[in-house]
Amino acid sequence: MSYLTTVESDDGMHSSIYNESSAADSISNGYRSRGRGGALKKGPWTSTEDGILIDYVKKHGEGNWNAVQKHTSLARCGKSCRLRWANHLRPNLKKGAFSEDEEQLIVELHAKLGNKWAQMAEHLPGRTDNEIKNYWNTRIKRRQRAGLPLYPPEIHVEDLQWSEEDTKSNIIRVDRRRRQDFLQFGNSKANLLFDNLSFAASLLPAASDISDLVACNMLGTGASSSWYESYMPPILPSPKQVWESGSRFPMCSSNIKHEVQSPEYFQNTASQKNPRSCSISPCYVDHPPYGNQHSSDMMMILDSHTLTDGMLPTSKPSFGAVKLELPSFQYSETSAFDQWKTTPSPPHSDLLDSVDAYIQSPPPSQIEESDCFSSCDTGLLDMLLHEAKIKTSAKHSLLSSSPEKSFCSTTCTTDATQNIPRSQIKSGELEDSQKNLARSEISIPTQLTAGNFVKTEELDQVWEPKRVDMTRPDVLLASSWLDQGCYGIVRDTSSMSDALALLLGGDDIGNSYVTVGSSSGQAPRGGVRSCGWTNMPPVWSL
DNA sequence: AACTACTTCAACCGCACGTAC
DNA sequence: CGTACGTGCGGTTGAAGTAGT
Repeated sequence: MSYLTTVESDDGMHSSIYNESSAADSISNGYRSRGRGGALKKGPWTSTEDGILIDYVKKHGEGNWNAVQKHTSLARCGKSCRLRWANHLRPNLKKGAFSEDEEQLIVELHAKLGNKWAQMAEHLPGRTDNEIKNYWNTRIKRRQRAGLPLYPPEIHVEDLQWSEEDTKSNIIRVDRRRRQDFLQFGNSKANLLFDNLSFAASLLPAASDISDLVACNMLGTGASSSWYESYMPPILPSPKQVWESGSRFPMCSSNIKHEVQSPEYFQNTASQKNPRSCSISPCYVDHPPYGNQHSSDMMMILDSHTLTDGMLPTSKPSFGAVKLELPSFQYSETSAFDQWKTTPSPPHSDLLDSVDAYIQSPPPSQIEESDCFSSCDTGLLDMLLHEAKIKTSAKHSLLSSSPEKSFCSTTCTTDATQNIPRSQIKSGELEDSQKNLARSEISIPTQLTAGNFVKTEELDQVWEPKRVDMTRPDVLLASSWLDQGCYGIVRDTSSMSDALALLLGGDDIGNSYVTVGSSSGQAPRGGVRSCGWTNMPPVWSL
């Protein structure tokens, strides 16, 4: 058992020392005993320690930080030495407040890179990632308090374009970067939809549960990224396949090599961290104020509504907390939305134009109140559906130009839509939205069309057979997925196969990717045949 | 002057990758 | 091939500093 001893240093500062007897436990604290019997000191560095470290680096150079403890009297772990050197002792460090230029650059870099502090630091000579990170975090809080947009109006989307160099340098490192992946993909123009919706959500005073809107929205966002694409029901290729394919993900402007989150991981996360959550369309959405939570948590938020069928969940994260986590360009702030609405939109892209056009368009009129649905601000569902439409259109156009199949966001997007608390949906909106979608020849899952809420919860609670036509292939598909769900158990593979066969329309499937609802009701193509149940990767085939 | 609330930032922590053995 | 180690990164924490009352 480790314990700390507080000592007063030669600087009069108080530091903590890990008692030697805690060496075994020190590993769990990120410290390893180096066998010299020395206790590892923690806390602020003293000038004496600084001197020792500087001296060591002069003699031996940077690196091999764990050797510092061996070769000097410094009782600091290698990590601590490296950090101290990098952040405070190395030459050419620029101290003091950030200049205006630096601040501007940080804002732009963050808009571009997200929370990639180290990468940002490369663009700011003399500044450390820690410094930038601290600056940014305080800036967020400050601007939040002031009700200001995170990104000034002058930061336009065109500023966020990836240069070729950026693109090359931003090959996503995988798995451990999944959180950052999300941030990275936040640069995708399509993901700007997220912002709009978040902004919209922040504007809706009667939206009783704004976090759900964001949650739904985040689902949609996730769906538009390869992040979402990285995890889909079993008809998808194995993570390895995707990774090794090195495929370009059409919704990303950069050439991103993205490893898929392992299903095992998702399964474990979903079942362990949040046993009650499971989803047909899992997406990873993190919100650090609650720790390293993943999709399951977001699903929990969504599920809470479905489960309670209009009743407010007992607990949910605040919207503010969620938006704090949001990366580049993904903060919901009223004033920002106002600006977005009022600022003439530069010709970023068709997608953005359509988004802007939508946002600037008047809300749907003649919304009738239903007994079943309580009041809600107008246009919300339409916005979500419109998002689905836009995404689907964008995806479709991209798919049509890409020889590679991609997992489409539609399922996830509509999932998000489906998960709007019923209390916040007006029947008129739903109908109008469906009509709009129908007019647009957008393929929407029949779950939505039928007003069904096909998603998972605790398996014994969430399913609502009274509203689900179990004979429909999509429902069968969903139910099969539910059956295996996060628990990795296929109860009835035949029903799944049948559902797939129906949904796929008997298309020959040579590609291992699936296009879900890609366009115009075309049957999705996927790896059903090429990737059968028996040769699935572990969880996917369970 | 004393207290409280808030802000800042150095350092810690956990995780993941690459590499050596 | 598996394990241990070294390293880097991003998120979080908590002590010190500052502002407000």
